[in-house]
Amino acid sequence: MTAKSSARQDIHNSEIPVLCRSCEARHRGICGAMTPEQLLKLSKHTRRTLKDTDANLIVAESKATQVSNILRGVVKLTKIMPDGRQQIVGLQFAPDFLGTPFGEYNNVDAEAANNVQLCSFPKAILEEMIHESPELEHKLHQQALKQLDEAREMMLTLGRKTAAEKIASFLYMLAIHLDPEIDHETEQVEFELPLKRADIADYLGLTIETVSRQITKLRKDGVVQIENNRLFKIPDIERLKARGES
Amino acid sequence: MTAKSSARQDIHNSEIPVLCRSCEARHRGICGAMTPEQLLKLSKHTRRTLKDTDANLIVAESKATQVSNILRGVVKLTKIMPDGRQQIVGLQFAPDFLGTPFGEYNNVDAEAANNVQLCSFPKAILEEMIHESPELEHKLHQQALKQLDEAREMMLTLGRKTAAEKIASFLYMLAIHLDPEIDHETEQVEFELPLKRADIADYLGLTIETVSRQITKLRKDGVVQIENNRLFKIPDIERLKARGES
DNA sequence: CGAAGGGTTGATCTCTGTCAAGTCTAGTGG
DNA sequence: CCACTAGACTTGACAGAGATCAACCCTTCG
Repeated sequence: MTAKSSARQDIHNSEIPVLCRSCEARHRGICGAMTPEQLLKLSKHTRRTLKDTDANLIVAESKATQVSNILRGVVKLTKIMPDGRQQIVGLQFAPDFLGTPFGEYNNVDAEAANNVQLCSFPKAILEEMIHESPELEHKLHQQALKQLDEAREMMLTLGRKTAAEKIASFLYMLAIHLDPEIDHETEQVEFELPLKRADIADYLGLTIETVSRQITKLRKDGVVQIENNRLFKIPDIERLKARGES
Repeated sequence: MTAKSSARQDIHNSEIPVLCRSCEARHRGICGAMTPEQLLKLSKHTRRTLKDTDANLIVAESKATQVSNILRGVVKLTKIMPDGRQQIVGLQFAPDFLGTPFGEYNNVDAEAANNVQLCSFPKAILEEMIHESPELEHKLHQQALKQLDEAREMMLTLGRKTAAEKIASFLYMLAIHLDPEIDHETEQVEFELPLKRADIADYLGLTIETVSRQITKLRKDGVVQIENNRLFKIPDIERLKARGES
């Protein structure tokens, strides 16, 4: 189906560009705040791209010209010190918005934690559309507030939790985000770890050795089961949650 | 001058409510995004209050009904774990906005770090006004983004810096925020510490003993001079900055 | 097969937390 | 006016959580 054919019909859903139809960003992301006309306009400037693990998506201090929706995968936002010490300051999951909506320069680096699919478009288009519909700014504002919340929760974790608690609450957070069918609390939760040990260390303010040791401890205590180093099964999610205190 | 008399005139500045005239929140805070009519409307619902050190301003999990501008002083935003471990997740300086603009419940505690003056009003009024003028939401959005930035900078500090670096970058941040005349880099910077040692510890993820020792070290190294435990003089701000790495 | 990347495990060290005692100041009451 | 107390802060001795250093395993890939 082409843009032309969808433009011809005026029935509710069909004005929406083909590519956007089944896109998560339209349901839970910022595109939900756009009119069909805006989506159509936007879709003329979007480009879908695939990025491999550790690919650079945004470079801090660079001029911010492109913004994106994350369609698949996990993106790490990082800060780095002159001597190389690194801290992951945010993890973003599909269908989050990725970019610096206002402000000229990016203030964090962003790279793909695993394989990532993006839907990118020029920042100028976004700003134009915000001007037209305040609802879009509201959506971005909401996401900023959510991220602020997460950042503050993370500050508690970084400042006050033990290594064991950090790992447990991190895995709990991942389980909530990544297991698609986690409504029925009773059932076993399972997910594939999108980060390598070094990333987890950079996220939790630890070393890879400490991360490894604490995960081993959780495994030996039966709180998690691990296959292939990356597939995590959690028989009792509440037990994992309890290990993270808070 | 009464509201009546100010309503009569239509010359530029005089429509602005008396109380707001010299208020910082109008210049650097969110009130700058309001029309004189909005200010007038808002001023009918505002209440100025003074709060002593450690007074509770916002209780987490409580329903958010009031929001405020901070007119004077410093506010700590804190998170606390069931066992009492505490982390300050944000410091807010006049004329910052304080409150949960959307979302029904507060998700942090807020208390006065020193003596604080607030200008408070019902959240409902704010929401009404946001509805009328998108510019106001933009202002709130901007502040959220700024706080997100600060939170992420703080995550790097908490996760990766040593105690010595934490203290130095904290003092540097305070100097930037609190010394009114810090344009001429060459001159001596000086400020009164708004936090007690216990607060600094809760902010930096340390203990009061470590905080004390590191401050003593900075004093012995001549990086800072201290009078009365609270008045800090910094002969060479760049030297302090360098101690915080980053 | 060899090399490289990711992960684990052990031995040791060190930074920061813990425990404890002591100083200094401001405020209170006799 | 001075002793007494409480809170904020400092300092010292010691201990422990997590970092560092080093060796090793496992899988993948050319």
